[in-house]
Amino acid sequence: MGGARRVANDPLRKERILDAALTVIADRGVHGTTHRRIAAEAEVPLGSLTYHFEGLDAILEQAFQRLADTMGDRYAAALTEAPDQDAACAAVTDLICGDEYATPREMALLHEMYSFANHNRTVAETCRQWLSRSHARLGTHFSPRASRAIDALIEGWPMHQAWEQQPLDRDLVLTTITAIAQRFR
Amino acid sequence: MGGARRVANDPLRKERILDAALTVIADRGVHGTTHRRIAAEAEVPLGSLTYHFEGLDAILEQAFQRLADTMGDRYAAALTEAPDQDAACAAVTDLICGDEYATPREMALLHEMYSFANHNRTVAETCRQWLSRSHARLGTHFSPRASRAIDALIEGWPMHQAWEQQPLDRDLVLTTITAIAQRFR
Amino acid sequence: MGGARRVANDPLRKERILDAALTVIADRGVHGTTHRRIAAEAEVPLGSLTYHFEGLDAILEQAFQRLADTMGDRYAAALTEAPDQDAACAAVTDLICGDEYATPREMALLHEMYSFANHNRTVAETCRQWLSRSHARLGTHFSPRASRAIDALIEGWPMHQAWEQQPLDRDLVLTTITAIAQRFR
Amino acid sequence: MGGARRVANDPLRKERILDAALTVIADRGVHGTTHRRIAAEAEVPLGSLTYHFEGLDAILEQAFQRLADTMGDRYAAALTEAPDQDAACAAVTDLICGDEYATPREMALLHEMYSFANHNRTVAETCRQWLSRSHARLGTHFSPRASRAIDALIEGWPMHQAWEQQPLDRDLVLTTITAIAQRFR
DNA sequence: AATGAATGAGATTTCATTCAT
DNA sequence: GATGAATGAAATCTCATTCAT
Repeated sequence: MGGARRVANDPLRKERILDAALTVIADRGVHGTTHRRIAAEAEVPLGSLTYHFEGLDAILEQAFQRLADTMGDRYAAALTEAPDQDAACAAVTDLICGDEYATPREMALLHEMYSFANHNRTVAETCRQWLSRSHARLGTHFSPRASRAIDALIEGWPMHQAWEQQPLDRDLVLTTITAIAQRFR
Repeated sequence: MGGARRVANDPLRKERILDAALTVIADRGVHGTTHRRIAAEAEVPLGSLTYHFEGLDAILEQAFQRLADTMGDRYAAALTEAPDQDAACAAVTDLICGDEYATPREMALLHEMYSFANHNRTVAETCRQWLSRSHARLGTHFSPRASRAIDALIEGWPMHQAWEQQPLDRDLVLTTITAIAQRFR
Repeated sequence: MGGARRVANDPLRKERILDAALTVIADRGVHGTTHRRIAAEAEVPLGSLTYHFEGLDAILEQAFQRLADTMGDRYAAALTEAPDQDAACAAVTDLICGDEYATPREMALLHEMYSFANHNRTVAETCRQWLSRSHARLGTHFSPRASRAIDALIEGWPMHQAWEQQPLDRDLVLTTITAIAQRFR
Repeated sequence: MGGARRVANDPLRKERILDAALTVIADRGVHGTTHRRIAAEAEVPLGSLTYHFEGLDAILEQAFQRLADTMGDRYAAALTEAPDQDAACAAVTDLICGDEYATPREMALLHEMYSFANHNRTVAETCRQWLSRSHARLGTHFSPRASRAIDALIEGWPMHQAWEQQPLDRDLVLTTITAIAQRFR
């Protein structure tokens, strides 16, 4: 597979493995994720996985951490740029509706992360950190109570949408967010 | 006399296996669910699983269907009894906050079902049916747009809450639901 | 290996595996004993080992138990038949010198058992039982103190001999045993 | 001037590795002895082992050689000092009973050496040399036949004792040795 | 001279599934 | 109809050894 790339120092090797792991998880689910499939996807030899990581759990833990970091950064960037609350409402709406936040791949990965977190303390902590980071970011634009309600919508709407046949109605989302922001001003 | 020695034929055996499967899934996740563990949990012989079910996937599919049916019934019952919209708002609030809808065990099972559904058509269909059933039930009390927003909250709030340390603020939930119901009257 | 012997009930399978394990241990040492080699020697499929035994340690434990039982029986039989102390001295001499007690294969296995026992409680207990059984058997012919000294000789002489180039001097052994028996009459 | 940067060249590194190897063998057995565990015990980098030694077998061979040398020196010293046969009998008794000859750690190592020697020519030769060296040393105090019987006791008594719960009876040992010495004067 | 990242071979183990009874 | 002994495929993981640096 990929032929004899005996490189003494491949500093990106770990990252490459984690990205490959996320791809396999998205494609086959945690229950279908194996050392072999990750190694094939990353084009590294099988032994490389156990050299760099304690075990499969360690790979999953770090892969989900990487996912949370990446998505958290994007999320933070979107909200940080908003100058006022109206802009923040629009930004949240984009997060919920837009493909850049909630690609099908990432929605699938989130589902996998949430379900795996119920059986792994480290990933549970990753979830908790990610959610609290999101929450803190909302707090710069919305009241605490509004933030909590909006949190739930950011969580639930894309998830719910993943099973719908038709696209999400952007206007409906924006109106809902705005109504909540004003109700708990 | 023609054979058919139907010895204490344990007509509930299939149900017992499916319930055991849900317990194992809740405890270990789909990725940790095996024939052997289900058989041990159900206290039936190993061969019984492959006798009654095509394979492990079939068990998972029927177990999740059973979960969706059970939760859907409870959900429907809660909303059907509401005489007017105010009562419906209160009922939805109970669904979101109450332990009877969102026990930790069932939240974990929902996460497992959603993530598994991304890799199994039958379970994906089970999810879709369950969500559309919920949606239809909301439609008897709320406008179509309000229903869609409330759907998202029912989905997202308990999920979000599962990672919080503190209990959910019932008043906040009720106020949010009511605000949405009125905004999209 | 040995072609498709799908037998539903092979009651001697466990014994066959244990005998094969002893052969592999004698040939390659505990450190060279693997599932695969045992399976090949026993002509059973690899999965059969883990079906019948918890793990490699369990196989080793039961194999050494089997060794101790077998050798103990032979040992007991040799001493039981002796009518008086002179005959008992001769019997002990035979045990030490004779090939039937101390074949090279069994000496090697004893060494393996003793060294493995230092790292495994179950096998340590097997050693202890075997030695106390031997000791009890000597007690029917010799005084307690004589028994203890003879024990040491039974243990040490064949071991020492295993590294010698020349055969053991039967007369020397008999004279030594007799001298001890009389000294501690 | 001219290279040869012999930076703090750790001339004791090989010895440190061999001592670490013996510790690992005593703790885990030959079957549990690996490069990594030896390196960790010796607190040297992994590559150091394969730099200084041909392979794992070479490490084991030299470690056992070191054990035989160390124990042989102690053994020789004990017997050399004895002025007459009575003193020699006492010295042999000390060897058998005393902790300085037969610490549990060293008994375990001897068992490991004997069992490994059955599968490694170099270690077999080490065993043979050690035994003949011991034998020669006894020959300065005892007749050839007495030496051979005493050899067996030196071998067997501590081994047997390793599995007993109660301490060894020094008087019994001394009386036995003396009786043999006189019988084969 | 010395290191440790890297890897291939193989070890243990798990497990869905088959099938004789 | 029902069982569980049995097995092959594949999973995770260990490790001696190599080799670029």
